[in-house]
Amino acid sequence: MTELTPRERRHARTRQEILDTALVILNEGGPEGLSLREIARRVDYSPAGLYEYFDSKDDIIDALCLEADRRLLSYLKSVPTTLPPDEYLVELGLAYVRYASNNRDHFLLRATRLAPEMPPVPFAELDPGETFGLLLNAVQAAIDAGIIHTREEYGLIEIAYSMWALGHGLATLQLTNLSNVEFEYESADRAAIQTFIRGVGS
Amino acid sequence: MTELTPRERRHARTRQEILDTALVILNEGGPEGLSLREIARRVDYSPAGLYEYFDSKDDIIDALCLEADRRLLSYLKSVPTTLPPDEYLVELGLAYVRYASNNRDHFLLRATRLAPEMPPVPFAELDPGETFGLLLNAVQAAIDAGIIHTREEYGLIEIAYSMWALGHGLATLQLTNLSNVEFEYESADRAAIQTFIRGVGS
DNA sequence: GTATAATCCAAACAATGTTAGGTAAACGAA
DNA sequence: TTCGTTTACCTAACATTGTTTGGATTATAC
Repeated sequence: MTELTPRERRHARTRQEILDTALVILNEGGPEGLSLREIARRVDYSPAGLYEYFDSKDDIIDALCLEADRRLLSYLKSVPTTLPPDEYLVELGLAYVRYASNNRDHFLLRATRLAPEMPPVPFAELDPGETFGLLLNAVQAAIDAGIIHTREEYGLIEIAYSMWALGHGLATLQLTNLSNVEFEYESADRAAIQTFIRGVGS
Repeated sequence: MTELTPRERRHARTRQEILDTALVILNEGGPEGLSLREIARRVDYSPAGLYEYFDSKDDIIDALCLEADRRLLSYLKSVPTTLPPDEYLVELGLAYVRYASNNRDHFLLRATRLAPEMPPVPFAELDPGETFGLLLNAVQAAIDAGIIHTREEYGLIEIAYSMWALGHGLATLQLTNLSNVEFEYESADRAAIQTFIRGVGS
């Protein structure tokens, strides 16, 4: 299938090494410390040499954001699908927050990144992607189980969007505005999501 | 009371002019375009001259964030307090999102700013500030009216925190991940907040 | 074996935030 | 008014940034 020449394999490996190094720097010193030249220093390249593997610093950050999406997805996939639909939804939200909390700068890098400029696409026609697709399926399962009721003007997509926003808001608030505030976040987050599900169930 | 010498008054006026200019640049070209030198150019100062009014670029951004908080508060204060407590809460959330939507870059600048490093403070001992205080009062009013019920481990603060997160998540998602996605945001946002209130009311 | 393409670097460029050092004006007190 | 001090402001420089240019070296393909 995908025939890779040795050269292409080396290229891919170096690319990954650059990315790994960038992530290490990000986790060590936050986004301020993440400079092209620091990455180059650590991987023993000249700054210009990196341009063989990435078009720009922004290109590197884009790749870091893709990696963030993958890792978030792995968190979401780690919640057992054997749970009842409502509990599953709650644990999904908590996993979202847990990922954010365990990967502060990586998550914020992704969360504050603007989507690339494109012609607008209707939500319904959008490829949900694995992550949002997971959420859509979870909500659909809860609907099928009779735990969640849709209304006119508030269907599957709207509910999933709401829950995404809730989890996203909980995660980002903790990491930004409330970063110095002591609070029982996990129990409050759990109660918040449960409350929303209760609301959409009646 | 606050005796201001003419000099101090001039100083304050220039400071404000710098800030206004910075905000114009931010609204025109986003955060990328917001450079000290561009600000200086527009207010006819040398770059170094600005340091008479601000300690650093970060200091300017901090001031912009304070201004963002003030403007957000004015949006929140513009929703009529004569509304029934549940509707008032819904409109509060929608006003939050509306502010974010009408002031994209200014809002995101504030939203992505990390709180300054400090020793952690318990949520309960925190000065709520005007904005969060407004929300606290609104939730308390709904509790008093019997529209919202507290539970053990899920009281006033936890509920307000949840609603803040929901509104914040709705706002930030629209401006970042979903910026190219067509969607009936306002009706979905309204339904989302209503749903949460329904959940916390039973 | 030779032409072509992939790697990689030194050096320079433009732009950034910030500091040093100095000038001139405005101010406060005698 | 006069004199010392603070304020206001600038030029010039510095250290870093991301990026481009042009060329050298190495690996690959024919």
